[in-house]
Amino acid sequence: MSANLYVGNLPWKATEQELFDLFGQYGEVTSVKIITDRETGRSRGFGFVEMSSGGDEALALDGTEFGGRNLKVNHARPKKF
DNA sequence: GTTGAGCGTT
Repeated sequence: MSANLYVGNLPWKATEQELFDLFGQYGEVTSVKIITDRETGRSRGFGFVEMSSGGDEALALDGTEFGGRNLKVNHARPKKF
């Protein structure tokens, strides 16, 4: 069982371990992926968090302040059809 | 050394 979460509105200073600790409070985080520009290597300001449990609980992080910005948490769109 | 709505590199 797993839940893929989309997290946006991230500050440029935010890292994967920051999200891992944040989402880790709501459930078991299996993977954290912050999307960075593959061409420039800079942070795009959004990422994805995969959780094996507490995924729905982590949705409470949506609208919460993180790093000075309001966090956006939602179900990730299907990567594969 | 920059930017700010969004849905990822396998």
